Amino acid sequence: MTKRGRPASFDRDEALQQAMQVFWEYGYEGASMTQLREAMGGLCAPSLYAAFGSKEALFREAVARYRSEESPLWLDSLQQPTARAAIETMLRNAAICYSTPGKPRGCLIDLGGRRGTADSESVQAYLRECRLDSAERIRQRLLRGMAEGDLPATAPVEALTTFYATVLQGLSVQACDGATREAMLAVVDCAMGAWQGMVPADT
Amino acid sequence: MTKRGRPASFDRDEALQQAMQVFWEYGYEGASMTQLREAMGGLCAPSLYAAFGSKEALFREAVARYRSEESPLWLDSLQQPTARAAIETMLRNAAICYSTPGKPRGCLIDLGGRRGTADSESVQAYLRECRLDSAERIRQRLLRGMAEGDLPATAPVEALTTFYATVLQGLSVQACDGATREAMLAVVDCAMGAWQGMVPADT
DNA sequence: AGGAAAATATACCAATCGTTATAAAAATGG
DNA sequence: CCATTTTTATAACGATTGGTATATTTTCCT
Repeated sequence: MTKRGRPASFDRDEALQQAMQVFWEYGYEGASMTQLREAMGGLCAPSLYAAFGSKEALFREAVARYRSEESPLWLDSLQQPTARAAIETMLRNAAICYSTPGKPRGCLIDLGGRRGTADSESVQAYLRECRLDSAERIRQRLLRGMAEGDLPATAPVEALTTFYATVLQGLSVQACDGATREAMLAVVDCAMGAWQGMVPADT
Repeated sequence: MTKRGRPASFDRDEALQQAMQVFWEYGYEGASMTQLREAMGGLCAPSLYAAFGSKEALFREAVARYRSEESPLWLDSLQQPTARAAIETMLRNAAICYSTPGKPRGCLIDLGGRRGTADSESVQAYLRECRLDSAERIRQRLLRGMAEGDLPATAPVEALTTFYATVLQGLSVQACDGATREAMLAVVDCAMGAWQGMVPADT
């Protein structure tokens, strides 16, 4: 009952990893199937389509992998004991991840595609959903802080959510434009300075 | 000594205006020449190339027009009497402009292209320069405030510059993702809350 | 009217896009 | 050893990309 037929010449998981890297660096429309195939171990087109279905399906899998492997590097920081520490650690780790040598600068989801041809609308919508999901995780963390008492009940949760999501996305642009890690960490300090302004009762 | 030859069937300035609109909505790579030509009054391909040279040249002109007609709507806010008022007014007007009905949401320069094919590298570099120029204008305004005394000499100018540039770019993403004007204005309030944290001596 | 000039229209270019049809190659089962 | 199964290789698909060559208008100047 072993597997029949000619054995595959590539490892699906590793190929997906490489595809993620290419999408991360060039975006959805910017990455061509030829370029992807070369990075995925030089597999031929039919093999790629048999394994992943289409460019969009491949991209969605690549994004899923990104979310499960890369984005936790900063999003998991939300599990810090207090809401304030959670947000600050998240931003700090994002600044660090966005400027890691050997990896594309910035976030795949933030930079992978925003404007594009009309036929890539579904991809843009998918990426937007991912971004909204990150914001939602921020929001949930703030609410948790409120429930646990480390965030005053009067804190403007919605505004803080959108604000820190804005900073997070802005950091991707900054990283993409070449901002140094130190400059981005300074941005995080500024952003956390806003905490006192918006949450005055928080000592 | 009047002009010889067949008169042009389109107004160059108006055609450029329409091209800017298309680039603004779809980005550099997302906008096709066919789509551009249709929006520019249906002029034929040779006329377009005779008038603008190439897609990249057209894009650069469109961005130039954007910078001279649209971006002043918020960047001119930097002429407010104090540095703080300047930054706040800029962000506020950006939030408003980015959510103006009938216009594409967000900033052409921020969203027009960031990742892409290798052959559009020069365009990406151009847009990055534009973004860095906006940051530089913020920086200059902070320095002016310092010279005029409304910003303490101890204020971290570089950090503030990058921070507010980050927020400005993040707002473009938020606008593109459908954030309401009110939500973005709340983000501006948060961002200005950081001012006290970073510039404590500023009353 | 006739010629020069400038913009138009039509058709086409090679290249690349994502995708697939066809067929050869490499494995196992009988 | 043949048949079945699965993957590979090669080639091509139609569509679209940015960009042009050719030729036809439409105008002004003489």
